[in-house]
Amino acid sequence: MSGFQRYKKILDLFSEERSSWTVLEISKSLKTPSSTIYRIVREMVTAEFLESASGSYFRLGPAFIKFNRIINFSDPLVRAGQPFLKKLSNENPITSVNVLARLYGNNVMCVADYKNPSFKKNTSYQRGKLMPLIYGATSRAIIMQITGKRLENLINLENFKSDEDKNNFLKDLKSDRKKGYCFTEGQVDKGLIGFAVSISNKKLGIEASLSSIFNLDDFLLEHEPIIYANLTTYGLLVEKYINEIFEDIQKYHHETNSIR
Amino acid sequence: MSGFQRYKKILDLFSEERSSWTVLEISKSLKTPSSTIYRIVREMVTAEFLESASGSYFRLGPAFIKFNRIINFSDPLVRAGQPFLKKLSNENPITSVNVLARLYGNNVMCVADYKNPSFKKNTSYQRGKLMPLIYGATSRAIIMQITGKRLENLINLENFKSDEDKNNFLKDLKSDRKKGYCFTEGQVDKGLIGFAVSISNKKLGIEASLSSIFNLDDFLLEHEPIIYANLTTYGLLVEKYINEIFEDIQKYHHETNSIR
DNA sequence: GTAATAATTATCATTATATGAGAAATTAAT
DNA sequence: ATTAATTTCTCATATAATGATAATTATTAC
Repeated sequence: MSGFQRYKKILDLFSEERSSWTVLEISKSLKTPSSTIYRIVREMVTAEFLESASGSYFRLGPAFIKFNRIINFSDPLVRAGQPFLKKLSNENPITSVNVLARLYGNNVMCVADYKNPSFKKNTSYQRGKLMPLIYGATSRAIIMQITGKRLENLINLENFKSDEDKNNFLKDLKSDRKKGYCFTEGQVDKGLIGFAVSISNKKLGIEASLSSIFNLDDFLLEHEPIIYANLTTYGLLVEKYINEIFEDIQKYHHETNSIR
Repeated sequence: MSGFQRYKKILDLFSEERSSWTVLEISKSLKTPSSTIYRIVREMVTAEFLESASGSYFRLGPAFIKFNRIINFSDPLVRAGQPFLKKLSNENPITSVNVLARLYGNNVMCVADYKNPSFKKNTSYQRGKLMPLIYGATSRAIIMQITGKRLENLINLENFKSDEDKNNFLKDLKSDRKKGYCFTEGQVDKGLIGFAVSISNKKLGIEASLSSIFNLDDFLLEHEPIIYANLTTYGLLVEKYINEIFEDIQKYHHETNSIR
């Protein structure tokens, strides 16, 4: 056991079912002397990745809350896009859920959502939730902007039923990329359909999407052009605002660099 | 730079203002050769504590989302207490916010809340939020169950205006501990008052509180006995359910241990 | 309050790992 | 296809982790 693994192995013991461990329990579980575990645990407590609770138990520390907050709030995408979600919702011809999502690890993470109050069904898209990479328009509009080696690596981690499935997926991806938007039906939640456009900013490392989700029952073909027009308009608007935020950040970097 | 610090120093570069870094930037910032940083970053990417974004940038990884979820949902306190918050709210004589909170690091974290729809003011208590340790009934009912060295360590991290303040706080803590409940006025949010009882389970490392928060303007002295009766009743009920959950967990451990 | 027990920290010789300079390979950009 | 940027690899050396045991400190029981 070496390097970061040494710490990771301990953290990986903690789960929803078992959220506190004593040093002795860890020691037994990892088959490592307790003096070693004591030393490592102490380090991690100092760093706030673990914390001691009563009864000589330890649990996950506040660092995770802190970094999770940074992930959730640092996103320029949230700052830029959040204000538009409600507007988009109001301009859609039928009741909708509107979602900003981004690539995270091997998944897609919803970073902001606005659900029209009259939308009754539950959807899988809630802030902070991780979604599958290859299902749903929200995800497709994100992954269709990834190319080359990175796309290959991401796709290889997914379990396609067959090679044919995989090739079809890649083909669809290509054509949607050309169109500039995408549509899926019931891939994530039954009875729901999704429309999405890509949102990106290379310098900020943003690979994201803006999407509107509707009840299939409410949907009529005549709605389609309005839906796409709305998504496209607001998508561009969000990208514009992201760019402004980027320039703010640049300025900030300049200032802090010159202070050094 | 050694041990966990090596990794922590890199993570600490990431903030809301600056959420992505290249290896070269990290290397410069930490005055460490880039070959070393590349090696460390790669390790952390493998562990999902960092992830690569486009343009050779890296950002905080999905591990933080995962562990944050574990922290938020693993808590037997949430499972046991959540269902009672609404009931408690309905039985209170005046409109209220009802909160389950627990000790986390040097702070108190709200882990569940139910706000009566007719409660208009905003309160500081929302799920996931960290609160000050020495202000408000919610926090007091938690810290008043801590004793000995641990209490000392926690208190020493707080900034009291004077030694007198500190001693008064400790005295109040002692008397509230005897009473079994506590009351504060306007310590966290102006115009609000809080009542709280302790909730604990040693084996699960739970040091928590159940509290009801009211508008000072709504409050009459005659409400007090009902409020305390409600809190006490539901507090005991929550502890009972926590215990049942604990026994479930025990059973689960037995099963998984015998499988090994 | 004190004795007994449990938890945690310290010590240190040994073993294992991290470091960093530079070369080599891979990937992205023009 | 060529160039530039990013990332990985190699290896001798420096540094840090390990774990058995002893010492200390906290907690519990009486």
